[in-house]
Amino acid sequence: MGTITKALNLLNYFSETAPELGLMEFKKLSGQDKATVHRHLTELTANGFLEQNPETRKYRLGAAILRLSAVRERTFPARRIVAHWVKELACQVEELVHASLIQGSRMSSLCFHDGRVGGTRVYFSEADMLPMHATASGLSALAFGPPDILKKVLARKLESYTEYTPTDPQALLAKVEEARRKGYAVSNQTYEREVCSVSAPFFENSAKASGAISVAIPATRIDETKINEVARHLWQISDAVSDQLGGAVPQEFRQHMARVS
Amino acid sequence: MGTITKALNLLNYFSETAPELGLMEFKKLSGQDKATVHRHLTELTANGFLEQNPETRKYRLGAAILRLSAVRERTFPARRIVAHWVKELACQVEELVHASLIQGSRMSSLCFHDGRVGGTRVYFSEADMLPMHATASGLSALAFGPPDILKKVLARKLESYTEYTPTDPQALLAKVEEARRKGYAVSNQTYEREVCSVSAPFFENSAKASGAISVAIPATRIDETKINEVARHLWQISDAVSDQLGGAVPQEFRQHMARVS
DNA sequence: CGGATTTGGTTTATTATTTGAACCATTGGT
DNA sequence: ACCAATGGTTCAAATAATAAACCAAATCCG
Repeated sequence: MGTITKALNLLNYFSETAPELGLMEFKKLSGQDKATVHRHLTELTANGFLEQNPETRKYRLGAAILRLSAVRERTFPARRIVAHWVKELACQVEELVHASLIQGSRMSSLCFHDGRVGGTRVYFSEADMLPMHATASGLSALAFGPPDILKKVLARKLESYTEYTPTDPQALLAKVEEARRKGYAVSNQTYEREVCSVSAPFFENSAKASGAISVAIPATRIDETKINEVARHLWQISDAVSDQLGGAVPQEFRQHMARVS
Repeated sequence: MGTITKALNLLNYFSETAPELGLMEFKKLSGQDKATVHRHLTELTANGFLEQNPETRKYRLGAAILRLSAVRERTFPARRIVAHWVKELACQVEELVHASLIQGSRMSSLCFHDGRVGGTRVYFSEADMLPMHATASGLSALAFGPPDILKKVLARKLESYTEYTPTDPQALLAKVEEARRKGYAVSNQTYEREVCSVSAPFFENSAKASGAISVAIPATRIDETKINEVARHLWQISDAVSDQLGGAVPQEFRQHMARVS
């Protein structure tokens, strides 16, 4: 692993629940030497990617990121495009819909919209990363994304979030296979209790998925009919999103869609 | 300069007018070896900070930045806070107002708002970086920010944007001194022709400015009275912003404000 | 209190990674 | 068919990253 990767990985430890981290926390999280981490932190700080709270001496994400994010959105408005379809779908199915991108061996949220007006709602944080093996988005990514990701995920220990989380590699593989066969992935309370998700991948430029769109539904509201309905919607959206991002749903995937319509 | 800095600097070459860059462009811009640049680019790509257009092989900013930006805004909403005041000021003075942060030896835009309803408007791009010596924001930063920045800026050649740009170190120093004395900075068509800006710094935690707020006005609409009026508004906003960002306007700066009110 | 622990930070020789000149492959132009 | 330009790769040489030991300050705790 190169120096740049090590340094950039430090940034990934930030999340909505961990907005400020100290030197020792980084050391523990990354497993690297204190001096190394410190050098990386100071260099990231010098470039505006981090800021240091002068009182606590903890580090938080810096302002340089804001500008880069603005440039990216202005010149390649993937988020805006996806957000439009996510919102449309959310209003159609009246549930929480979110889009995520494959990033390393986790899913990074791109946007979300809650189409639910009343009753039970699913919580969702745009700022946290999702594990592959425990979420529908992740299963879509594993099933239709670059194959080396599946290897990477299987190589590590599968963390358990609920009693339904597939922690056995065989069980995970079975789920991935099922997603490939059906053309959509389902996760039933594998990440958060009472939450069931249905997901389909989208394609940016290669024949391998670059992200996924998911519908998260309280487990009480879900059944086979609903899943099928949602899956059909997801395919439509997946097609539209892939197209607008300059990609296309690959032929092999299109067969799934054909079977239903 | 460390490897991390070199790599992160590559990201700074992106702007609204240069959203995709090729290997050779990076090489020219950074002055580094092609192999080095290439290694950095691939490592940044592997971490999601860049994406490569598979057709043109050019690089663009990646999606990892979006998540980080979301985390930062959710947990430390500086932009949102500043944006509120920028908007308020823009509506009060009915001109274009923008806030920028010191980043290295340039100013990085944080947000802007155009309070102008009709007539001539000033163009502003949130995604580009501003030079220190040719903008009012920059002068504020040089006058009230960390002193080493002034040294850095003076060490390099001062690029000329219009015939009014101070390209002579002495001329620049005089302008900085003037800003220190008055408590606000004025740039009269030094960056863009026909555009005159007035600016005041804000303070995040140290006694040194971390950014500045500027009002950009078409040169035809400006005179001494207007400048004074705008400056008074700027001081108020600067005070509010500094406070809400957890900082405070230092005592020495407060004297400027006292002289008028 | 006072000693022990934790944290942030620095220094150093050792080590390993980064570097850059030269090289190859592909594309586009003439 | 040639040349120029671009993206990308290789490998010895040089530089920069590393990790153990060390320091200072803050905090914990009996």
